[in-house]
Amino acid sequence: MERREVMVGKTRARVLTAARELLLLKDFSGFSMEAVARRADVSRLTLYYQFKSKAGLLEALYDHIARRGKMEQLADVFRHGSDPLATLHDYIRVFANFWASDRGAIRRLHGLASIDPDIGKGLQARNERRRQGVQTIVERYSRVYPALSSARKAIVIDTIQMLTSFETFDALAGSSRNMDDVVSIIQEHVHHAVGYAGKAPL
Amino acid sequence: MERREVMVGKTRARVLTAARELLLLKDFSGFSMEAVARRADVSRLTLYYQFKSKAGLLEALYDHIARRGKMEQLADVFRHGSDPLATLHDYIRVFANFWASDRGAIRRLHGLASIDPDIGKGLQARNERRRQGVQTIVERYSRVYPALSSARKAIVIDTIQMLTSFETFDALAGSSRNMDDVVSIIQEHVHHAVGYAGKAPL
DNA sequence: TTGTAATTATACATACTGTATGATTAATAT
DNA sequence: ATATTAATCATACAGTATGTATAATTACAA
Repeated sequence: MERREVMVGKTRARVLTAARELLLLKDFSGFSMEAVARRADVSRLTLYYQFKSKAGLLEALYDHIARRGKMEQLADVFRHGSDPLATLHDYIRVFANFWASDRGAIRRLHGLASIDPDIGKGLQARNERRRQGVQTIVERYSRVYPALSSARKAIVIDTIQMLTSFETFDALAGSSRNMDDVVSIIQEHVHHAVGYAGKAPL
Repeated sequence: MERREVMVGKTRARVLTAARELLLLKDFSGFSMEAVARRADVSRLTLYYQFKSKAGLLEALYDHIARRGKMEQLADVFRHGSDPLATLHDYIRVFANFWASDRGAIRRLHGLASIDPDIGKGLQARNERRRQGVQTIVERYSRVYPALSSARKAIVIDTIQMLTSFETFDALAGSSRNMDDVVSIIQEHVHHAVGYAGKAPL
């Protein structure tokens, strides 16, 4: 089991690359199992064999994009036991980098997720994991700055979740705004979100 | 030309109601021209006659929802020449009411819009009109509070546009948060957005 | 060498979109 | 009252999509 796995990996990668390219075309109706197969120079049946269904293929594509967008960095953000506010800033930066890494494709995948429950399930799970991350940070934060009342905690978490979402990033990035600016706008607002509930943390 | 227009109006309303109901079903794949026609007790051909295409039907559905969501109120917000900050608050409330008026359907329509350019075009036009509204308010605001530098104006407009978007509302409303709370969270952040660029306006 | 995983070929059932052609019903105009 | 026209419907067709079934083929692995 070696050469074989490599071959399979290459086939899957070729398919996922083709799928991503077709996902970005203006005319999304051009995205079909048949078209992806043709572009990847693979039989349509191979797609079903490897990914089960269209939803399965798109799920795998999201994973693919997450890997390419360096989402592993997220683990490090939590490992370093630094200032919770710094953690929050790093957290925002990691996600902004991810969202920016393949904006068009992610936008389409999110659109599909809100329509097809099969695809939506995977994204929902991701969102819950994201929420857990936010919660962990806020928890640490409220230990250092106890002024954050527990009644406000839920609001703060939801607000940060919203501010670090793809949709927020996408709206702020617009057609040309540079990413560091977007990150600092988001950081500003997250800072405000945790700040207005208690004392100013800086 | 009277009785006839009434009949057509009734037919269209019945179709749009059926379309909205099917749009809300978990399994969105059940949404098809055929299914809508069946549910509205109308021939499939009538749908094409009345709405041209699937995209046309969904466009009309968005209009339908906008009417039901009392979006006409928006005009009044601008007519009253009151304090720009009050205008902003009213503006936020009108949109929150609209987003809340048919959250599930709007979520699906926005999902479809990010996939199908035919549908997306209509929503993009709406967003541009929404942006114009924000711009007008910010313009009025910066006349009263000149501390808002023109360099920041673009950022402020984009931020408000983001904060008043459906996606922001949807994220903050979550599964159960009461709407007045959502509105005041958004107002808080919009206030911060216009405030941090210049002097505090209140 | 034998078994097995991966890919492919062909075919089929089912469903949807959009269009064409023409019939039918009912309101409107003259 | 009759002719006209708008709205609806029936049938049919072309094109394309998904997903599954069956079986053949290729190439790696035990």
